[in-house]
Amino acid sequence: MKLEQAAKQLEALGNPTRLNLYRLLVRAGEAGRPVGSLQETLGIAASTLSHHLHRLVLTGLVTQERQATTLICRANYPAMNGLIGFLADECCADAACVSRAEEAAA
Amino acid sequence: MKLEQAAKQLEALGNPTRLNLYRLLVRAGEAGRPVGSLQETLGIAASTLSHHLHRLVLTGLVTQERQATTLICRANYPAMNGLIGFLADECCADAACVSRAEEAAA
DNA sequence: ACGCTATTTCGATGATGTTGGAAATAATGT
DNA sequence: ACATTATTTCCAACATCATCGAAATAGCGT
Repeated sequence: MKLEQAAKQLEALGNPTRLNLYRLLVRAGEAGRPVGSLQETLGIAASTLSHHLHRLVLTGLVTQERQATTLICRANYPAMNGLIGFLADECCADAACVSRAEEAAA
Repeated sequence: MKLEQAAKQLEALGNPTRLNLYRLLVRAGEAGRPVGSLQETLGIAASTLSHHLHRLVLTGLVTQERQATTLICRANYPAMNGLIGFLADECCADAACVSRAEEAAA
């Protein structure tokens, strides 16, 4: 059931703290960022951050990789592309939604 | 704060019932669909549907227009395009996300 | 004004989410 | 083995959400 998966990812991004967190990871690019660095930037409790990261990982939007004692977090771009694709497909299935294609071509 | 607005819209779509509901409206196109018709299709209580519709309207993803005693609901395509744009911009700001452009061009 | 249909509001209940402190665990270096 | 740093798990408090039935409201036709 693709819709269930999409809903889970949307819900994961539908929290300001997590959306902000995810944005940090997206901007960090392939290098990613360690958990501690994210915590300093966001200024939230470590346990809270861990909780949010876990949710993003569960939905497949974020991946993690250990480097010694630190955990590097990265945005999972294919997952995001899949989600955008789902939204775009739903939107453009029957209706005239040309603006997205125009933006992409520009 | 654009991020707050995006998070609210994502949260609104992040519920399976609402995502399904929104998909129905998207597929209905400009004609839209009356609340009662949506209720029959979804098979949920009228009060529950009203609650979910209200949330979608509040975030700007859905618009409503009265026609006699029935309420016509329509997907707000510009809002969806804005949300997709937000996600795409965040995603492609610093990273190599060429697949979306490729898909759009195909 | 009255009745009819469509939809919303109210109230209540159970489920889930958010947050952070304290304690536990993981992984390294000495 | 031990200390140290990084991160997670556990616990608890509080807030928000999802769902539905019952009652209330909106708008039309007569």
